[in-house]
Amino acid sequence: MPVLGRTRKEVLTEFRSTELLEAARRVFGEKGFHGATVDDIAEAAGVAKGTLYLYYPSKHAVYWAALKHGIIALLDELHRSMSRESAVEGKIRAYIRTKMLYFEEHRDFFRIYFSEFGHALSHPAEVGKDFQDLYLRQTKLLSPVVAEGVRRKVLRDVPPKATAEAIADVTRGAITRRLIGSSRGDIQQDIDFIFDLVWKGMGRR
Amino acid sequence: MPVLGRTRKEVLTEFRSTELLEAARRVFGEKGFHGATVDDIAEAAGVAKGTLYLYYPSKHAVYWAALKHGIIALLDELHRSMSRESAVEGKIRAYIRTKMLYFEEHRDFFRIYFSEFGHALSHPAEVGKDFQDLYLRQTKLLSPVVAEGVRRKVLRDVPPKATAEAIADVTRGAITRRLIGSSRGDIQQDIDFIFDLVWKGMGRR
Amino acid sequence: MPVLGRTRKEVLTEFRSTELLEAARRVFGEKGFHGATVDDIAEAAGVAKGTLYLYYPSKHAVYWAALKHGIIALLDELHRSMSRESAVEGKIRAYIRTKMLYFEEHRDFFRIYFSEFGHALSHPAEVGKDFQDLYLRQTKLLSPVVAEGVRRKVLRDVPPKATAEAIADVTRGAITRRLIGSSRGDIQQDIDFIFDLVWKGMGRR
Amino acid sequence: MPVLGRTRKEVLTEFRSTELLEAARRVFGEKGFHGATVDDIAEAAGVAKGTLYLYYPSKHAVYWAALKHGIIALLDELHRSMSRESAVEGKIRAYIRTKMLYFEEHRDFFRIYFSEFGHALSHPAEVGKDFQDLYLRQTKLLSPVVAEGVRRKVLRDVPPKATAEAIADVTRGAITRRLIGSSRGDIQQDIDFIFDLVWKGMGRR
DNA sequence: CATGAATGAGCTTTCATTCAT
DNA sequence: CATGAATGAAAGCTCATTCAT
Repeated sequence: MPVLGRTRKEVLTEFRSTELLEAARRVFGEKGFHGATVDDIAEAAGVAKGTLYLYYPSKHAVYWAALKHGIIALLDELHRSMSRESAVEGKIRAYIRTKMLYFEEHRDFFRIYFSEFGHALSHPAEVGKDFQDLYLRQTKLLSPVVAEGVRRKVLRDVPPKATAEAIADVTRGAITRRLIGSSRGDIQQDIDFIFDLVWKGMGRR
Repeated sequence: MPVLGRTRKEVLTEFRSTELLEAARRVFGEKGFHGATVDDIAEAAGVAKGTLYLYYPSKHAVYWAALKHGIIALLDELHRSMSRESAVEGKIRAYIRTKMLYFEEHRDFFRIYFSEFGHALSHPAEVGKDFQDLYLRQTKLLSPVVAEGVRRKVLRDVPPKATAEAIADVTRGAITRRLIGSSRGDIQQDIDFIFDLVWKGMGRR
Repeated sequence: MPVLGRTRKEVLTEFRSTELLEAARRVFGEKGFHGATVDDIAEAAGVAKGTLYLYYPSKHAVYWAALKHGIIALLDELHRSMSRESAVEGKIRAYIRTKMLYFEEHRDFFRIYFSEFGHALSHPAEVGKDFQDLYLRQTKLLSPVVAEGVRRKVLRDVPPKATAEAIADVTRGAITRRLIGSSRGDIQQDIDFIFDLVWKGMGRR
Repeated sequence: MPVLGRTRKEVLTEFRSTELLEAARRVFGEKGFHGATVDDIAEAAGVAKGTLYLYYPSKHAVYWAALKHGIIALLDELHRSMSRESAVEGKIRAYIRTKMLYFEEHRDFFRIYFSEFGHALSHPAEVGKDFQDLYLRQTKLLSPVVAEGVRRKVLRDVPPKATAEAIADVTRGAITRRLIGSSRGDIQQDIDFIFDLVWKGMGRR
C-alpha cells in the first residue's frame, strides 16, 4: 500500500541501502578497498554477506555507491553553503570552508574519495564518466563564481575553470595533510591561508 | 676480473635491479599495487618469479624500491633545475616546470606516487617515516626559496612552508588532470597559469 | 527446528568436522604432514579446499585435531578396557592388548602419532604442552597400576613411572614393527610375549 | 699419484663428503628433513649449494647418507663395546649403555634416526631395504647374545629376536624421553633400570 | 671441481561470489 | 527477502635443482 508516494517495500529497501552504505564507507575508509572484505562490510552493517549481494551486484558496486553517496552529500553541502553567500569572496570562502569541514567530519570518506583518484589514474576507462562527472560537478560549483567575479571586475582576468580547479587542489592538499597527520593547526587558519593565497597571490603588490 | 673497479657480477646485479625496478614501475603504474601480481612484474622484467625474490624480499619491497627510486630521481631533477636559477621567481617556476615535465614523461610512476598518498591515508603508521621523509624533501626544496623571497621583500609575508605546500598541491592537481585526460592543453600554459595564480593571486591589484 | 536438542545445522557441522578429521587422518597417515597437501585432505573429505578452512584455521590445526582426536579415542579405549579388569596383571595385559589392537585397526593414525614424536624431538618448544599432556595421560593410566602392584607386593619394588614408560615403549616398538612389515606373526603372541617379558624378566628364576 | 692405496683425489673427496655429512647431520637434526634447506646444509658445510650436488644427487640422498653414516658409527661402537665383554649380562649392559651414551652425545643424529622410523612407516616401500637392513644389524648384534644366554641357561627360554627388539625399544624410549626433556635423571640410573627390568622382570620372585 | 644466480613447480591461504535452505 | 556454508580461482612466497661461468 503506497504511502506518501512510496511503498513500504521501497522505504525498507532504501533504509537497508543507506545502512549498508554507511557501513561500507566506514570500513572502506578504514581499510581501503583491498583491505576491506565483504565480510567486514556485512558485519559492520549487521547483515549477512548474502544480503549485501541482494542490494549490490559486487564489492565494487558497493564501493562506488558509497563513493557516490558521499560526493553527492558533499555537493549538497557545498551548494547550500555557497548559496547563502552573495558576494564572490564569500562564496569562495564558503567552498573552501565547507569542503574542509566536511572531510574533517568524514575522514573515512575522504580516504575513499582520495583513493579513487589513484584508481582513476590507473583505470581511466573503467572509472570513466561516473566519477569524472561527479568530480566535475564540484568544479562547476566554483567556476561560475570565478567567472562572475571576472565579469564584475572583482577578480582579474583569470581562466575560471583552471582557477576553480586550483582552489580545489589546494583545499584537497590541506585536507590530506591534516588527515595524514603532518599538519594539525587550527582549521580556520588553514582556510584563511588558502583563501588569502589564492586571492592575493604571494607576490608583493 | 674487475674492470674499472667493478666485477662482472656487480654489473649484472645492477642491471637486474634496474630492469626489475623499471618493470615494477611499469606494471604497478598500470595496474596499481593490488592489481599487479608478482608474476606480472617478473614477466615484464623477463625473469622468473623466483629471481625477483633474489633481489627483493617481498612484493611490497619491490613497490617501495620503485617508489623511492622515482622520487629520488625527481628530487634530483628538481634540485638541478632549481639550482640553475638565481632569482626566487625563477626557482619557483623551475620547480613547477620540472615537476610537470618529469611526471609527463613518467606517467606510470606518477600513478604509483599518487596512490601512495591514498595508502598513507589509510595506513599512516605503516608508510610512516620512509614515504613522509621523501615527500617532505620536496617541500624542503621549495620552502627555503619562499622564505628567502619573504626576507628579500620580493614576496609578501606568507608562511613559507604552507605556501610551498600549496604550490606543490596545485602542481600535482594539474598533473593529475592531464593524466586522467580531463585536461590536454599546452603544458607551458599550465605552468604559466599556476605560477601566475600563486604569484599574483586572483584578486585585482 | 531443533530436534532432540540439536539443530539441523549443528548436525551438519559435526558431520563435516568428523568427515574432515577422518580424511585428515587417512591422508596424513599415508603421506605424513609434509607430504600431504591441503588439497589432498579436502579431496579425501569430498569438500573444496576453502571449506576446510571454515573448520580449521590452518593445515597444522587440522593435523593437531586429528592427532588429538585419535589419542583421546585411544585413551578412552584404554581406560575402558583397563577398568574391566580388577587385578594388576589383567590391567597391564589390557593396556598392551588394547593399544596393539587399536593401532592395528588405525594404522594410518599410528603413523601420525609416531611422527609426532619426531616432531617433538626437533621442536620441543612448539609441540610443548598439548602433545606432552596427551602423551603423559597414557603413562598416567599405567603407572598407578604398577604402583598399586608394588604396594600390594604383587610386583617387586620397581619405579612405577619408569616401568610404565618401558611397557609403553615395548608395546610401541612391537606395533611399529608390525606396521613396517618386518613382523607379521599372530598379534596375541606379541601381546603375550611383551607381557611375559616385562612381568617375568628374561633372567632365569 | 696413489698414496697408501688412495689417490689424492679420493682423499679430498672423502674429506668433503664427511664434512658435508657432518653439516647435514647437524642441520637435519636441528630442523628436521623438511625444515632444513639445502642452503642451510651447504652453508653449514661451508660450500656452495652447487657443490653439494656434486657429491650427492639430491637432498634426500644427503639425508640418507647422513643417516647411514651415523648408524654405521653407532654399530661400530656397539660392536666394539660388546666385544670387550665376555658374559651375556655384560654384553647386554654394554649394548644399552653404548646406545644411550652415543645418542646422548649425538642428539642431533638421534632426531634423524628417530624421524626415519616415521618416514619408514609412511613409505615402507621407498625406505625399503636400505634402512631396514641397517636397523636389523642392530638387532643382529643383540639377538645372538640372547640366543647364547638361552643356550647356556643363563636366560630362560625367551625368543632371541623379539627379546633383542624389546631391549632396543626400551632403550630408544628412554633416550627419547631424555631428549624431549621429560626425563633428566642420571644416565647410569636409566641404564641400570632398563637392564634390571628386562633381566629380572617386574614380577616378584 | 666449485660456484651461486636463475628457475618454476608447488604450496598454503584468502576471499568474492553463489545458492540451497 | 535473508542467510551463511561452500566454493575454487588466484595470489605471494619457498626452495630443490640446474647450468653457464
